[in-house]
Amino acid sequence: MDKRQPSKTDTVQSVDVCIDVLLNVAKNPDIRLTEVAQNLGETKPRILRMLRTLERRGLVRKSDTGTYRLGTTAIILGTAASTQVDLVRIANPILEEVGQKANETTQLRIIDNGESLCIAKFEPMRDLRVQAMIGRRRPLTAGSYKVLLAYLHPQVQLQMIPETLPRLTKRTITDRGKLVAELDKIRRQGFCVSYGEVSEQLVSVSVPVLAFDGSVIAAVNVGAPAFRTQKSDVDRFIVLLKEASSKISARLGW
Amino acid sequence: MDKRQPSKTDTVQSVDVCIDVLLNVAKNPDIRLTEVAQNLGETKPRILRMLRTLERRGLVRKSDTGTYRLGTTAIILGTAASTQVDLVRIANPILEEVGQKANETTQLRIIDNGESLCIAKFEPMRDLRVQAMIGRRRPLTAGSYKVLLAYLHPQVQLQMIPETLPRLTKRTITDRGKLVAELDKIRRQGFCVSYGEVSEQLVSVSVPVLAFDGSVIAAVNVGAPAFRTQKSDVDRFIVLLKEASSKISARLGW
DNA sequence: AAGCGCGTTACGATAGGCGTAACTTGAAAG
DNA sequence: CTTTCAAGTTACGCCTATCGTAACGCGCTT
Repeated sequence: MDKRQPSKTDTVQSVDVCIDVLLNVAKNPDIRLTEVAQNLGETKPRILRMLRTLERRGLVRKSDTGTYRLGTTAIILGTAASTQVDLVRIANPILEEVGQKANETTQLRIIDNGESLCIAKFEPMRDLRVQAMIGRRRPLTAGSYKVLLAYLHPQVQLQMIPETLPRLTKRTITDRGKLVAELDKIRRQGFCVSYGEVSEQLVSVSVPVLAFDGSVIAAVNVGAPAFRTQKSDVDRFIVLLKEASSKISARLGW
Repeated sequence: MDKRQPSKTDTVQSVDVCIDVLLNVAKNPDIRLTEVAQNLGETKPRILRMLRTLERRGLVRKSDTGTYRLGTTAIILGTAASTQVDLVRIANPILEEVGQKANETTQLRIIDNGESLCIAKFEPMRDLRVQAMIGRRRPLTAGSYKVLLAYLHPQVQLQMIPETLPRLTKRTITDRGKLVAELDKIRRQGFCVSYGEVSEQLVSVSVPVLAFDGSVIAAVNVGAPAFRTQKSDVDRFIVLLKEASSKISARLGW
């Protein structure tokens, strides 16, 4: 068997697998039993039992064609969670405020599992806008999400930076040395602006959200199409985001 | 032990318990290990193992004081779920539209486990408004949510109506005969208006959302303070809700 | 100091639940 | 129309994951 970790018995494996199943269904709507089993490297009977259990509780729903989606109980959990996770609850109205003023898409991102993870967002009402999605992951090394990296202890920082940096566009930084230098600059100026590092033609501005001890717990971000974003806009975004960031820190009680 | 059902082994018990744990944390933010164990009638070690597993995966988060809340993974699941559950995805913008026009709170409710369950909502921007909450349950027999009952087969209907009807306010119907008569009326007129049956001083209007076969899969609802709601407003709400209902049915492909 | 209740650890016993193998069904291929 | 294949499902005996008991450490309260 593949025991990934020393695998102490202080954790329940079948629950672990069931979480894998849930996340798999979340990621692949209308997935079938066999696919889930394959994706997870588990047997079909096992996954069948899991899915049945989840279905009885409304966490997933089986369509009459035999495909699975998340169910209403998952909605309930998620709604409850957004009011229980302080960071998200507090950031949401602030993200909206910044988004309204900038008239562009805003996001709140944290470090999760060596990647940056979107946990809250706002999109303005306008035909062309950057698309954001809660749960979407991006590398920490590309785009303005680098701010999340910039304030870590140098050692941890290096640990978080993979050997080879993923190249998303031709502007993505792929040299470790250059990246570290860039992180230095970010730390000094307190924000990061990136032009087309993640997607061509997009400008992204991020500012760190600080905890009481100066550690970075999240980043607030504005993303906009490059063609309509002047230098002056970027400067405005930075100001807006800095305000937002300190407001969030304050409301968190720091 | 209490094996509620014949309890075949085609379902995984530990997963079932872990769902109980999740829902318990959802309902009681900042709950402690011992409380969860008590609520569920399980032993502490068992629940500890579950919570640890859930925590490692970000479904719950343990504060430094030892209390548990839902975590970021739950948010991700929930967001994904709202886009995967057709009914909710389609209803959301429509609920908002109705809510804007009525300038009052709107809800989408389904039957779940013998109760009515709110699975989507919209609240207008105004100081005084009815508070709605995704996940909140109400009896099927009180308020305008009765529409959910009105179109069921008489047999099933009677089965859903408990012996003694819970009294929420002095206007709540508590006589089974009267209730059945009321349901008849609702079926004939196609909507339900209730005055202060659930909460004093609140008016609630509901219209059923029909499936292709005429069965009711949900109800759309407007809730408003009685003092600012004239007869003419109620009539407007009914029209708005009927439009909304058929729009939802149509978008669901019926 | 003593007592209480919480979270946690250790460990041996047990039944929960796992995988193999076989069956059903329905669709695709020949 | 038969054959083949794969997906979903069921059955069941074995094994180990996981359960509960009991005990421990720790911080508060009395």
